[in-house]
Amino acid sequence: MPHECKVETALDILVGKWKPVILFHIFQEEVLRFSELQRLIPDITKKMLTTQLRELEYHDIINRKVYAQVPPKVEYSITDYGKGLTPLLDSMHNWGLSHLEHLDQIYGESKLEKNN
Amino acid sequence: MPHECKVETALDILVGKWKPVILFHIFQEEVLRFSELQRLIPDITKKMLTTQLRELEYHDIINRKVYAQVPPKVEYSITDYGKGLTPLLDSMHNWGLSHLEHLDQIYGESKLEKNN
DNA sequence: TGCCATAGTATACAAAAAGATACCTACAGG
DNA sequence: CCTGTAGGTATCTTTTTGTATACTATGGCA
Repeated sequence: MPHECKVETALDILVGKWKPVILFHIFQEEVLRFSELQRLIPDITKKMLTTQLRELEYHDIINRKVYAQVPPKVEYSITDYGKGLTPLLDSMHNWGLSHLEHLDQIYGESKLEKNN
Repeated sequence: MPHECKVETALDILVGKWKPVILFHIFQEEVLRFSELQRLIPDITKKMLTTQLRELEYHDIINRKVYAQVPPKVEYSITDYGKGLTPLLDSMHNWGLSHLEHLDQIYGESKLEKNN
């Protein structure tokens, strides 16, 4: 890939079955605890939630704040740097939305059940 | 995912180990034969190339034109609709590029070898 | 007659990602 | 002293992706 194509880099940090949803919620709520994320995303396992959060943290997209308490309390929030993702996420969301319509046009309504 | 987040839809059509590279080449050359893609992307197997192309075709991003010849000749090109991806791909590329720099800043040069 | 080319399939296999389930810690409340 | 809690790990199995290799059809060419 002729050295200048970094689309994959962007893809890398967004890919992972749960990352978009996780980001969506943290962007929306500003700050969320581990357990709140679990509640908001009922089907995710702790393992998946942990690994996805760690990857986002590694990329400096989210912040992890641990309170020295028992039982533990950990809060996640978007970093200032992470907020720079907003335009990209918006573009992707918008393109995705119109693409669903396009698929609908060319293949018919049958595709709509796919993501509900 | 509260019904309005379609980031994943965009992700879906771009994900697959080879899709970005394939798109990159077809966007650049306008039209490419199967064998030319193979030559441009030496590590891809025929099977992968075929499946990725078929997925892109399903999403109306690329066009597949078969010539009734022997030996076969098949040309791939970006559809008009597919060209609408350009701004998104550009944004992703640009974000990816600056993200690599950011990672470099926070973790040091060691990350650069990752994508060369 | 046998060989080459192109654009694939078919089959088998390996590796990576995701899921299920059990377990851990250490304090607080009863 | 037993139990519950929050935020995880550890381990194992399943599913999804990707890789390797062999095979096919058809016609032109030597």
